Amino acid sequence: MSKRGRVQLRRIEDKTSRQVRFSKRRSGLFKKAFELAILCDAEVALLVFSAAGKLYEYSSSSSIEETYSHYKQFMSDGKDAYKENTSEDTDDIQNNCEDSSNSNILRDIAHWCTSGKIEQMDDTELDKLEAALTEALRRIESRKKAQVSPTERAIDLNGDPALIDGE
Amino acid sequence: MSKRGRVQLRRIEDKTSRQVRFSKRRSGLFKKAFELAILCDAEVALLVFSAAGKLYEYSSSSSIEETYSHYKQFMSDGKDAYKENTSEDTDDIQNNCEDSSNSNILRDIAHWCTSGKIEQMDDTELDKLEAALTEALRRIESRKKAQVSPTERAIDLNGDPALIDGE
DNA sequence: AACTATTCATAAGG
DNA sequence: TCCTTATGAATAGTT
Repeated sequence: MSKRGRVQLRRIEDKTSRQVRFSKRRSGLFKKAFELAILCDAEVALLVFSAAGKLYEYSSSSSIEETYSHYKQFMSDGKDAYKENTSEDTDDIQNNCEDSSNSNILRDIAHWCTSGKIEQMDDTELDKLEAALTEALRRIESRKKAQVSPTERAIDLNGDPALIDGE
Repeated sequence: MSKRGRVQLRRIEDKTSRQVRFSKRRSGLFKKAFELAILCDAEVALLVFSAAGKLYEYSSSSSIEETYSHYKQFMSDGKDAYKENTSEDTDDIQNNCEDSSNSNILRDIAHWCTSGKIEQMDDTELDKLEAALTEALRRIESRKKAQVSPTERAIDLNGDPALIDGE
């Protein structure tokens, strides 16, 4: 009876263990994907290749191809692919990034940040990114603060990181 | 204090409940997908559209497109899903694009955030950007937290651990 | 493959 | 939306 449950997030070196865990976790993953599609009325497509190259797939719609087409179209429409942030999910469908050149970088940032790439970065890059994002948020907060009330506006255009309160 | 946990597998009718469960389960699903990719050295691609049409994605390789290509090729080779492919290591293309694309987006974010563009955005875009950046930071924090195992920390630190969590 | 001890995910509720 | 907690699920290690 030793340590059960807890696991290091690192490639399992022992081939047999890896295969066994792959089977178990793959089952769990596909089950969860199925449940999400049913319970929440979502469109889900899942592709998994084992380390040995075996393919497993699930699609809640008629096919993987269909969901992939949906994805491609979504991307080419220039819609954002980041998480819900405002009250209704529905709100965000409408606002496309229309105007300035800001829209492209905005979309790229949003898309990149939610595509699993953060999880693939090394520690050095991660630190740099964190610093960049923190700086950007500080600027945003400064700007917002500056326009909140006319009487308080001159306070701080330069510093005060402030907080990121949600609502 | 009613029954917790237990759930029936059918579409949740209440819209608010459905959204809340979607958020939670989506987080869990993406986390599991990520863990499977890391632990078992699998190639995973996951696409999810919410009922409202919002897109969420994860791919363990450099892109969804790459895994989809892999899938198409697999299919056109006449292999059925679930069929074994004896070669042990299927990953190949995946590592070259990654570093460069990470560097590029990092550079773009850093440059853009400090070039006065934030001051030119309208309020709507500003809100969206803030949400995206906050989400990205949250992911970074999740990843950092996940790297340190509270009870046993000797083994890993190999670059990739984390979760896909979001909210 | 089946069995538990553990950890994890998450439904409700605040 | 964010937190907390009770409970069901998932699963790592063993047999």
